[in-house]
Amino acid sequence: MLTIATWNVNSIKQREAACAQWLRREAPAVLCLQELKCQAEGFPRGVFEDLGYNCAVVGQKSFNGVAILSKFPIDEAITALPGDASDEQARYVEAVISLPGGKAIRVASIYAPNGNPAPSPKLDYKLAWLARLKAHTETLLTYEEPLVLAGDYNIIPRPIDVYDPANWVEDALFRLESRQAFRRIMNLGLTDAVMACDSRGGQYTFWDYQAGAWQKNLGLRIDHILLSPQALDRLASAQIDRKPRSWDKPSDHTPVLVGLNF
DNA sequence: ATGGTAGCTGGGCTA
Repeated sequence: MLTIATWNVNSIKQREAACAQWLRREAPAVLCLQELKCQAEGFPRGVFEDLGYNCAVVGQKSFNGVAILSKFPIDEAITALPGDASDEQARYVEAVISLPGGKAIRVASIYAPNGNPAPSPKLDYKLAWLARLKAHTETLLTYEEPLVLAGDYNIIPRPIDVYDPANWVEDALFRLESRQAFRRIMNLGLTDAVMACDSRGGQYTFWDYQAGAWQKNLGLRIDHILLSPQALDRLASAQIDRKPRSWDKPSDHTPVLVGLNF
């Protein structure tokens, strides 16, 4: 079984110990990280290398930042989402990971823009970014290979993926334009792994730090693992691991995992 | 209507 996971850690420097603890416990083959909030030079690479992981890191001072950690060799890293050479935000890293037996899987760690306040230029940027992700995904799907697009999409796909949908209709995470942009990507032929294994609502990946959202279970499902048809063929399990959200000094997001038959 | 929290950074932005 090959486990691939994603976790928005909201500062890797703040979450270094929690991240290492979780890796020791779950031992995924691949972990996609988002919101590193540091430059690549500041990434605590040694901590993860000591645990047996190779690291592909795209950093940025203060904000954003994504990485892929892999127990298997990382090849062909792509460090920016194609389609706008002037975009300097560190929100995308993609790698081909070589598996034993001559197999391979392509993985991307994705941190889509938040888009609030909406409407605003920030929402425009979010929608343009998602359009670029759609265009790039179209290219990737032509390869007809196992592909995993994992990360914080900042999209609530369905009303049952948020505790109170009526209060979120104007929010950039749930606005119609945002959901449409996400659905256009899904409609290329991707499958949401968590939904494929359990389509009930009320399974959240994010709880705001404010107003006791965690204690009251007022959450959102905005972190997703999307699979190409060839990856879906190998899907064995998908879960949201709520435990790290209950730890001291947590990220506001918690990890999502899939098990693939490899 | 406001503020409630966290992180980075040294005031205000981002989420």
